[in-house]
Amino acid sequence: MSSPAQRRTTIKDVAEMAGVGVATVSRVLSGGSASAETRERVLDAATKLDYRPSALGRNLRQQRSGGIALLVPDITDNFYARLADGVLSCARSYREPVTIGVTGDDPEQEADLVGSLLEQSMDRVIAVPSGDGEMWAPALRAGLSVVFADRRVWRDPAPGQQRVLDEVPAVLADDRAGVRTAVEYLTGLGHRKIGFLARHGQTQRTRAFRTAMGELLDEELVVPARASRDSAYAAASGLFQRRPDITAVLTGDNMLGEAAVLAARELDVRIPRDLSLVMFDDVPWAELCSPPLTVVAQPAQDIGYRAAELVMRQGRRPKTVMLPTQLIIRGSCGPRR
Amino acid sequence: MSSPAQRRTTIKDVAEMAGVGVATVSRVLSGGSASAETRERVLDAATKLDYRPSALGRNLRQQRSGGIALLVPDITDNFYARLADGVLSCARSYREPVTIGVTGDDPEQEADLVGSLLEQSMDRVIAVPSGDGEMWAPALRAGLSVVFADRRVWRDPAPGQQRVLDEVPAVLADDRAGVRTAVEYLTGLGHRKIGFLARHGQTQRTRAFRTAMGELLDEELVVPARASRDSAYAAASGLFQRRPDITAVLTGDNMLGEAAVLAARELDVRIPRDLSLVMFDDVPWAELCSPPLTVVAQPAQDIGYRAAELVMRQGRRPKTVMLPTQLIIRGSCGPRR
DNA sequence: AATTCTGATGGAATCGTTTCCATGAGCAGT
DNA sequence: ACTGCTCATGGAAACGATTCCATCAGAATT
Repeated sequence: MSSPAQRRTTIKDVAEMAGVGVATVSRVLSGGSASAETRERVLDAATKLDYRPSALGRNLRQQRSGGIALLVPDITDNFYARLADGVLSCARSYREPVTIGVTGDDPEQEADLVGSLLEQSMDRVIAVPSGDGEMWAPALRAGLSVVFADRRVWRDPAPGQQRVLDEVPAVLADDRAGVRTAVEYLTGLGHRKIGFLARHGQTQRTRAFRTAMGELLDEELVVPARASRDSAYAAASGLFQRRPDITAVLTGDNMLGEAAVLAARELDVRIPRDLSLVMFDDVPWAELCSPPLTVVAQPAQDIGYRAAELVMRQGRRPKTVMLPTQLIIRGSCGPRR
Repeated sequence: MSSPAQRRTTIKDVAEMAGVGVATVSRVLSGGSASAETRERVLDAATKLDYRPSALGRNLRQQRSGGIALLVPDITDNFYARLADGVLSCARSYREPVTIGVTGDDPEQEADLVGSLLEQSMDRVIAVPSGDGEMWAPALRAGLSVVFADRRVWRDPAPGQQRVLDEVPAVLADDRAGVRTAVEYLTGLGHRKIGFLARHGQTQRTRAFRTAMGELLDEELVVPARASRDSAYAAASGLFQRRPDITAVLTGDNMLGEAAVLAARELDVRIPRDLSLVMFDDVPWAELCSPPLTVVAQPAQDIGYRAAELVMRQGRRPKTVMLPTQLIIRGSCGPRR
């Protein structure tokens, strides 16, 4: 039924054909020293046999499987998909495979995934963290090198752990500046009652919003949502009904933006006439909406790419990389009526 | 600098602690036969030492690394992201890691990726194939079990290879029915001059369109595009300018749908007044468009899930699985003016 | 000429698991 | 009591690479 399952050609075959020892073959192939003549004979035999070193053997010996693991909350979210694409594209240039896991923004699932990563002896992880310090500290101690992307862990009860987590490099979009720019743009248009829809875990953005609003802040206009479409819609719809006096809203991500557009349409709130909308993250459909959505664009692909670069350069661990956001003005904001 | 790098606990440690041989530990842990008393002692030691078998050792021994590889053209495309999500969710229940590669719809990159898969001794692949039979036959001969998703390979010059490729299971959306339903819907509204925007590689859908149109078919209204945003836009814009007499258009995927919406807006073609639009694939933003887009929905997540199920059940290889599509009528189609 | 040094080379150990095989104990059937 | 049978069990081989270490030849130094 199945194929005759031809035996793989191993390093031994190459050694035999070239008339040298396996050690020499290994050295030649991994750039060690060898005489020109030997090198040629080995290379010749290798190509002739179409030899490809088995990653399995290498991995076992080196006690670590190559490759990069990537943990994202939701791969169907365009932002994380672009982030993943960035990781993939950098990893490709290193010829490293990428294993992807989705956490659903759930610390428990995340812990579970990290566990199976360790089982696989993966030692390079890029994560959009959902869990807190308590969850990541053991992983670090287990020897894997982690880079955070898009978020970093914030809550951290035990004092000893803070240090180890500060050592974790992170690649972030400049949330603070992004939020500030958006808020300033809206206040510049005359808006005073500005809502903020944020997902749990978007601590940085929420904090930045509070700061940027200053004395205009109305705590009742800051509504949290869980990481699901339903929860996002409920948050948006609830806010619009509870406080029909708001004239502008900023959403912490594109799912909440989608929810806001839908809820506004449902409640017959016109954008931008009745409500100005700024959404975090410039997804392709932002331009297709009518009106096209004004957004705070994040370099999602770059975030992924840079994170992958960082996780590959194990040696020197640079500080956090902060990438700029950009306010892209389209048609979803108008002056306060 | 880095952690003290504590040695991993191995099966040997467990054997020692339980006072048995390593073979016995292995048997107990993988469900072999053992006396009740021994089993308990081993299990006890294993939990006490927090032992997790190293996937590396196992993989080398079994000559295959576990896990599933997934090859998609573009992970930022919502359709493939949902497909990937389905694979991920099935794989999780088997506790199998998933390695993702993007092919960019380029046979060369695809071949490259398959090569590195073999290097990793991956033997389970789910692929949205870009290359033809010549490219996949060697991979099959090398012993990996492949499941195609969304597409299957069609062109196949050598007669001997046809058979082996027919043996590859595939999980597909019912393109033919989907296209037929859409075309019937449009003709039912009175449309006669219907355009079709398709990407290269969407052979099945193109063929189905030709069949469904019957004698209404105008070959000039069938325009191919390459797999890029620019090419998609050029195709849509070109069609609309060249043939202002068309009253309806069907797009072969969501990127072309996006391009059609944009091009129509740019050329001041109103939807649905001047042009009715049906798009393949129900992406979330289809509902956000105005008017909301009428679409042929595909069960992307299911396709991925089923493909993963198939690739896990190595034994019996079922025939092709065909999943239904569904026409979701929203607001982008109107009667012919 | 004797010595030291350098660089190439191959044998063998090693990584952690699974699995083959031999051993021995216990038990039932004759 | 002897044979045959079924189990549980542990030792050891195997997987395929890397790398330590010893060896050896030839060149350079004394």
